[in-house]
Amino acid sequence: MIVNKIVRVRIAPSPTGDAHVGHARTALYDYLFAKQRGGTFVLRIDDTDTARNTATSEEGVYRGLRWLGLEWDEGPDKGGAYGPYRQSERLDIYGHYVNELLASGKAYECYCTAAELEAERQAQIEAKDHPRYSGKCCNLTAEDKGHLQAEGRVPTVRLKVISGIVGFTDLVRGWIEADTSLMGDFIILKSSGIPVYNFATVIDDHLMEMTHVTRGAEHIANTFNQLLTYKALGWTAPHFAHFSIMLNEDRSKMSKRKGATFLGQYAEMGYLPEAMLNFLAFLGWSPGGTEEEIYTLEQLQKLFSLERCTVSNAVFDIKKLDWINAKWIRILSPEDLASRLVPFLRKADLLGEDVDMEFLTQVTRLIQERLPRLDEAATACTTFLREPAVPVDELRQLLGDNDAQVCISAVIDSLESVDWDEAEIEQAIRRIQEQLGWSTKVYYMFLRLAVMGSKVSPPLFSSMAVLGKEKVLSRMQRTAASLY
RNA sequence: GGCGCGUUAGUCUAGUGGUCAGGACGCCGCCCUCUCAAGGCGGAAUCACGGGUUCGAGUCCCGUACGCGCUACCA
Repeated sequence: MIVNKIVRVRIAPSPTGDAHVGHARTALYDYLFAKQRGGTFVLRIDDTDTARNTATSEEGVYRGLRWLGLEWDEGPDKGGAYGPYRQSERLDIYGHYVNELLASGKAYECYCTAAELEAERQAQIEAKDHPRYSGKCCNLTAEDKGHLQAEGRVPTVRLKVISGIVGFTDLVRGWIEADTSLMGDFIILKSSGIPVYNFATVIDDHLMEMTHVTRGAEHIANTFNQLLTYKALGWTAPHFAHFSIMLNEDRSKMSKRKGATFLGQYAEMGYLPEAMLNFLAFLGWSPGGTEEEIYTLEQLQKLFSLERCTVSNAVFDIKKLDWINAKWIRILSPEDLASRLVPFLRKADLLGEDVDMEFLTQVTRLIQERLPRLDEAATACTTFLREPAVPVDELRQLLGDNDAQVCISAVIDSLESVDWDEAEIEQAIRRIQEQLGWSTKVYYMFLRLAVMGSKVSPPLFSSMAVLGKEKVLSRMQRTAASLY
């Protein structure tokens, strides 16, 4: 038991891709747990898979976590008392413990080749036996080893597995155990001299004084190996907690091949980090005792608890994300939202370098409550930022026998003398409708098409107010001209 | 195949032996309304299956099915 220690939790991604939403949720839970206990949140890069990791994806991990606002206290880029924080820079440390296990006879060198191991495994499967390493290199003499080395073989190191039951109390699932006799001695050091993840993680978690190892359920099976390693080293294992796994809509594990799985993709699609965080928090956890679903990181930090984490897999439902995103968009101040819209509008070529933020903010106020994602601002804002084409066909179809010229000149006449203010505009426009006697539906749809160029837009009076008298009148004149 | 973990509506979940099984997303309908949203109101839809235990089971036990994970010199 670890008592009276400052809580230390880590997120240990392998830099083999961009920041994945599954990792993001694990990171969120790790962060929430650490922070709510006044603990330390550590970022460690588990890059022992030299064949797959890349420098750019390490950057991607940083970017993703920071986008969500999950700032770590210690990590490769900011140091700390327990560094280095990249496993590839800790090789000598692992070597030291491998040697210690070798010296005490708890581990041994294995000279089997991959082909030999594979053949052994196949034979076991055919014999309907549980495939596991036979342990045949366990008692090699110095002479044997000499011969094998002369053949050019480079050994791996395996930990001797002692038969019996190993188990642990998972903080979200309760007691979990397994029979190690089914396991076989497993590799802790690859022939390349680089340790296997399962070994390195034990060394690091211990040396970095992690009190809680909280991670995805795909690591449950690894935990047994790690427990054996802790035991061999004479160390006390930390507490473990395993979260549910996130699934695609077809219930397969979220992978890089299906749909959007990287944080960066969601940012590009116009999801707010606040919304993503909020959504992820509820995918595998719930506060209980309340029906409120909108929370900030700070609020989640107070509410979170491992005990209330869900134990069954959760499907990533983008519809729900959309809903939360729309909620968050409406929570933002118009000024804040407007500035977040700028890159999206630039991308759509609706804005240049110089931006009239005051005007953009006014437009934002109008579209804010009908904007599900930031990337849709391009469509929603276009009529305010660019002269729309006159929708002649739609206008004609709508008008029928109504005389557009009469209507437009009446409206223009009236609007010309109006103080450009929403209430004034409304008054003038309503008055013309009474004079003309047009049906409400046709009248307003006609004006909408004439001024906004579309059947869908924010409310007419406020839109006109924001657009300005000059543009409104010229667009109406243009429409009248197009209708001849 | 073996081992592990799981299974409340299409999806996320509440629920810890006695509730009309609650909420949310989505879906459908109505209201509001100058369109679209937002908002309000209402509706359809759930305890995987089979055995136990118990006066009583979504809740406890066993089995089956299904899903997922692991079974690597990946993490």
